[in-house]
Amino acid sequence: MTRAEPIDDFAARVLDVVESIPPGRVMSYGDIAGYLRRGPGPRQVGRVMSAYGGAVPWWRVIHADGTPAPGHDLAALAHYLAEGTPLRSAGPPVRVDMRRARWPGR
DNA sequence: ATAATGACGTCGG
DNA sequence: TCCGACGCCATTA
Repeated sequence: MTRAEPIDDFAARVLDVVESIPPGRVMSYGDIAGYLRRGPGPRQVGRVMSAYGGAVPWWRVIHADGTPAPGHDLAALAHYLAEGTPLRSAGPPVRVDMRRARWPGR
């Protein structure tokens, strides 16, 4: 067999971390890649989110500069307001205050 | 097999 | 602050 599973191990780990991020907190793609400490890198984390992000709180995964995922910034803002995520700008462009909102993992 | 692409990150201008 | 160039790496053309 060559690919019996719907998602690979790396993807499963990424999704697991994303679900562990508490409301009002966020992690960048690079943070997640670094937190796993193994795996191809931030770019591939983004690939996983693009493919399976719909199953997890994707709005808590954003760019290192605090800007949310492209194309979803508006929907993300609604979640931030509802969760009380610290914002540096309610945009546009929408920007999360990374200094306060970053979740170091655990 | 080579080139282009992408939900990235960092640096220089 | 905004924008472009690079480096990075799996996927797709």
